[in-house]
Amino acid sequence: MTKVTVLLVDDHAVVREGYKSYLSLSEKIGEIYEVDSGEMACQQYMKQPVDVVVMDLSMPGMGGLECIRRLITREPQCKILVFSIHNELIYATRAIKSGAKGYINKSCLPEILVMAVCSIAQGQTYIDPAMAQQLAVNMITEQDDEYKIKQLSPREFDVFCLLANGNTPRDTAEKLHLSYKTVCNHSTTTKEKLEVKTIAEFTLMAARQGLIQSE
Amino acid sequence: MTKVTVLLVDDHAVVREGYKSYLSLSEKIGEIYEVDSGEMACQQYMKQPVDVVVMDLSMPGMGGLECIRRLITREPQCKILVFSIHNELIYATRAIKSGAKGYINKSCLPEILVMAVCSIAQGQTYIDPAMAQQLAVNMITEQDDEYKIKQLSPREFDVFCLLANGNTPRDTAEKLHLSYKTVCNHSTTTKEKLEVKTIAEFTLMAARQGLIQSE
DNA sequence: GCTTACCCTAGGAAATTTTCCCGACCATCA
DNA sequence: TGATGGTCGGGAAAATTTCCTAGGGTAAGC
Repeated sequence: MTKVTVLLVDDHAVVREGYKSYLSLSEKIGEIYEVDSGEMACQQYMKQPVDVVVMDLSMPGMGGLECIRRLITREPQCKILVFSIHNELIYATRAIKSGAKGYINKSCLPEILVMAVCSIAQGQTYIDPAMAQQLAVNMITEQDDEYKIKQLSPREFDVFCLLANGNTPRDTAEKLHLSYKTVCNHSTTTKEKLEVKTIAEFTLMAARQGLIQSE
Repeated sequence: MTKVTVLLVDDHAVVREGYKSYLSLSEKIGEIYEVDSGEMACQQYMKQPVDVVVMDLSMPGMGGLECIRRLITREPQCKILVFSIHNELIYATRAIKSGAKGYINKSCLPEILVMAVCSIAQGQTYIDPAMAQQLAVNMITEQDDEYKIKQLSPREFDVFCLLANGNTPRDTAEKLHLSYKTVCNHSTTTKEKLEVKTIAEFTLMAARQGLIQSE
């Protein structure tokens, strides 16, 4: 059996250094390449495909999620293991939806990292067990939010975004060149579709879906 | 000149591994201790004080900020360098307010880490230069938010939190065992104090200050 | 070409919420 | 013992929001 080749993608050199220490503990791991951005990851993978791409999510530039999507689109056989500091479900959910084959937390033991890499190299998947369980539960509401927002008409969505970002209905009407009453009506139908009672809940949902402008 | 002793605090072993590789590049660095939590950091420092504590912010349990506060309270001469993956200002702001002597990003070069550690060991401070500049600007509005929220009376704060988390005024009144009118009145005075017009803005401010429950 | 459906728009009336002003109670503090 | 500030709520007025209605546009299907 040939050794597993790996491409490390993380913008923090210090962290890549740690990865390498871990991976080099196993004789199953072969050549290790490394890059510091999503853009470089795509280029490097084209030039020199590897068995498993080990990737951090939060990177400047295109970011981990976008990078996963691009890699998967261009190279569908590409196997990506996300190695993230976040144990919030939202990150795992998005990574997997984007096409990652595995998700583990940086607090894992060296053996886990090696095992996950090897599993994925063989075409299996590996999700942090504790997270997998939570995922099953929260996936429902998460997808639910996303699904509900997709049910909004374009205009309702406009109104939703502006209200969620703290605009008054009057400001919103002005910005969209609408009557104040129209905004109120859209707001009402939007509340129904999203099954919420307050505009503060618009903000909460929008925040979870990354629709908040500032900060 | 004696070598600088260091205590590494990070819940991710893989990252500590990276720190050590970096620090061991310099002959100025002496003994390196490591722990994986804020709780352990306090204990370890009491037992064996070091010149510089290098700390991650996001850790389970008490977390980095709380750990900084405790260390500084008990051992005012303690010098802490925050080594964080976040380059958002809010983290640096909080760390410094809590008593950290330095803040650098994990994407820095090995030399920068070593330099920061050595500077701080000598009683100086070291803030990532790009961040220091931004800090000066954004400190104003950031502090402003925090300052404004502190102006709220206890009851106003209760109302603020519940409304920000998506409760209707009626629900809020029920949960706090208050009259609906009282909640409205608190809401109004709170809007004045926070200088906002909508409850969605409560949510935005609360989110920035980490006062949102769910997710 | 007609029906159906859905969206966008907005007005009027009614319901509801929110503001504003008020008074009362209670604690703290000078 | 006043003064201050927080808490709590009522009443009236203002504002917002809902609900209903309705015209116009567009797209799909028969």
